[in-house]
Amino acid sequence: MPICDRYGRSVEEKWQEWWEKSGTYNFSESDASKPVYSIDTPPPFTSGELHMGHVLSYSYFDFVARYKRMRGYNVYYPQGWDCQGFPTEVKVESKYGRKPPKEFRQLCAKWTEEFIAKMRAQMKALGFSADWRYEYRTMDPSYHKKVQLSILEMHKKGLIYRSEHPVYWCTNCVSALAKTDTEDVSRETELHYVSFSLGGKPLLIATTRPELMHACVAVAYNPSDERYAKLGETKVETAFGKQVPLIPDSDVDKEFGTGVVMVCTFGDKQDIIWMYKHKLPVIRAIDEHGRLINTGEMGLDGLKCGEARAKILERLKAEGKLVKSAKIQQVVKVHDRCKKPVEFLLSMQWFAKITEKSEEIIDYAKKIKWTPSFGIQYLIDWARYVEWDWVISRQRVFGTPLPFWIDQKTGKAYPAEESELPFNPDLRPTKIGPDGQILHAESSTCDCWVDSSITPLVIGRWPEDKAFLSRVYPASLRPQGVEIVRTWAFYTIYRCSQLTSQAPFKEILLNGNVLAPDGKKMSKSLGNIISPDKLLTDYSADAIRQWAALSGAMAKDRPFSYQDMQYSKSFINKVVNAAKLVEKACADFDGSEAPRFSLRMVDRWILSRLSGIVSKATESFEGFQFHQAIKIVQDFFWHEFCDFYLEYAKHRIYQPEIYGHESKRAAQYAMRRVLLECCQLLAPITPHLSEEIWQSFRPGQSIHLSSWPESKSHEADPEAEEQVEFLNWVVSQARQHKADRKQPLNSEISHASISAPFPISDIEEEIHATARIKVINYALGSKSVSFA
RNA sequence: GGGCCCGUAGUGGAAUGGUUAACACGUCGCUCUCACACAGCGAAGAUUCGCGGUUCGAUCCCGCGCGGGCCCACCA
Repeated sequence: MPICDRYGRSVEEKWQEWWEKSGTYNFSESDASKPVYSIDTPPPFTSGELHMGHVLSYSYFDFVARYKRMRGYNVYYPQGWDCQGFPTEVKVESKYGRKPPKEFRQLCAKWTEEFIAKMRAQMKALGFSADWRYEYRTMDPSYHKKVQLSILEMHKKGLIYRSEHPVYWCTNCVSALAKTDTEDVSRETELHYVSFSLGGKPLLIATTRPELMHACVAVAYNPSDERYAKLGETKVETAFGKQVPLIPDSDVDKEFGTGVVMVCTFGDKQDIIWMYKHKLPVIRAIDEHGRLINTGEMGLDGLKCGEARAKILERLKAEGKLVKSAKIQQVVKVHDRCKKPVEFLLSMQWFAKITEKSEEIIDYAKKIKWTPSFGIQYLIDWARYVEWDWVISRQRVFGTPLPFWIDQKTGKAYPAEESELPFNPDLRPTKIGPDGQILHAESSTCDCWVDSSITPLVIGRWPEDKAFLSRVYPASLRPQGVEIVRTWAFYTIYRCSQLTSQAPFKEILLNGNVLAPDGKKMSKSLGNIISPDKLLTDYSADAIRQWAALSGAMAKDRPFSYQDMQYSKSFINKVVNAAKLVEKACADFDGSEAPRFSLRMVDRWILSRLSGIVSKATESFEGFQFHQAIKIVQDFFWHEFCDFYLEYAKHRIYQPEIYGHESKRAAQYAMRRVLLECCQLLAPITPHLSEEIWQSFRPGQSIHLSSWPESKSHEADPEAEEQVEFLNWVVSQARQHKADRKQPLNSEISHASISAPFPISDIEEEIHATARIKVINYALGSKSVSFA
């Protein structure tokens, strides 16, 4: 099969079909002879399209998978899909409107399947070598079952509990949120100075949320604040005449406002901290829709916060208790999906204990090898900062049902039986409890991180297939984005270690984000999004993959670079053309012969260089330094093999009758070997290109199942490197000489005086034939050359 | 406020305690030489952010400063 004339998508598609048909990337469950390398790949959220971040990240671990396969590992590389999530609900609702839960879930699932199909096609088009027989989807009943089982296990261990607790709450979406569902927005607001009363004298407090005053349960000051430290009073009367304790607390900022703060339940996080610290009573200030409740005599129940605030300010003003109002900049948390401010609400939710496990989680994280090593710091910082347990329940529809039965009369929860899994309230909304009472299926669903934090176990067929599990778990590698260390990595380490007493993976490889070419984040609003599909058409998958490899240091954001793409495309073109030369040159050569010919100095040189390149590239792959690996091979291939070696070989190939048939064989042997071994070194990164060339020499055998090249130390040849470096220099000088005189490169130089610190008899032929120098005057001495 | 990362030719970016600091894109010449003009050959372009320190020697190690970026926390 001759090498393609022009490399492009049709070549790539040809090989993608061939690989699929041949089962090239199949994991073997029965083969015990090879060590297993298992990859806990990230299941992308099923948004319908891969973005460049996916492309970068998925390329990275595809490089690893392919490299390990060639290193003789039995690579287990499943690919899953993270299906359930708020964005899907939003999209489906906007398309179909509100529907009953059961029907809505079905619509979400159908929608998601379409998206998966699109994304899977993109992954295949990019040449990712997943074994699709092991595909999983978090929305499948079988996946639900494992999630629910893991929840029940953790419940048995006392790690999961149901409790009334303040949670981040979106009054717009009417659901509990995790902290990671929120983001910060800076805005301008008014700070109001309100007069409270302390033993008959006014005490000024400052607040941005006077509408919560009815939930004020204390007033706090900093004990080191001289203005208030010696007050001696313990009770304060609020502007509405309620007696509350006056408490000292060092968290109070002396500089802000008046240095005195009213503590409410629950204006913000600090209020909750104080509430717990000082064991303050709880007054529910607002309901789940963001309307005031429990305002008592104030009569403001049912009003939205904004309306209530206006009314209260009016009232305070009338009573002369509003001293002043000032504009300030404020950072508020908003729900990342709907951008509405987040409230704290006391709510019955399910929790997983993490605060008391944080050090244990860190210990497990330390058993994992992090690349880059500083990545673990993100997890440690996060784990040590965790203040509350993880709210694992969401008031959502398209999600994994929490496997519990609730007695609505007593509020008691009963875990589902294992035989009831997958637990599905659609199929069985109620049952009779142990005491004959009616139990209702819990209607909350799991936070999607609950689903994704057991991927290493799910792909390991936990818990039923212990033999399989022990082969692939802990996973050899967890690749993921650096921005989800505190979620995906953190929760996975936590959950899996609690369930198995083992860290879930041996190594973790972190990647950064792809920025737009201008260095900004890619976003729809900026219109700077780059679509992988477009790049695929314009440049090819292997060019995109080279861009990913070139994108450099790990866990660092990188602007997208069209220059790298262009260079990658040119490199592919170069390789194809060089391969065509070698293919033609080796038409009469059986490559399997041993190198029994007498190699010329230039052959020894290129093989010596090759052995160095193989060892450097191998080292780079071992350390996940793909930019280094690709660069080393590219530079060698282009600037040593193509620019010099192939030029040195041409006269021997084309004119064996002059230069000798043995010499031709030696050149054929060397060029073929360098070409094929370079293709192998490139195979993890440019799998299609490498396969195209490899199979033109070895039809029917995939390069991806070939053994990684060995660095042959006996071929290291300092003498050849020294002499040929000199030769290269002489040739460059000759080229420069011709360029200066505007002569074509194939013009002849009649005479050259050359001196070298060694005899040049072994490279003289190349000086004649490649530099086209007719007569050489040689003298032993320091390096020099002149032409006449 | 805390943690982390970074500052190298016009641009993007490697590498290194020690001779002229890669490579690519871009620029400027020359060449369509039988693999390749998606090319070849050549040229120009860098006080490796600043200041100190360690060292025989620093772009690299340390400190400070200046300037970017990411994550986290955050004041009622």
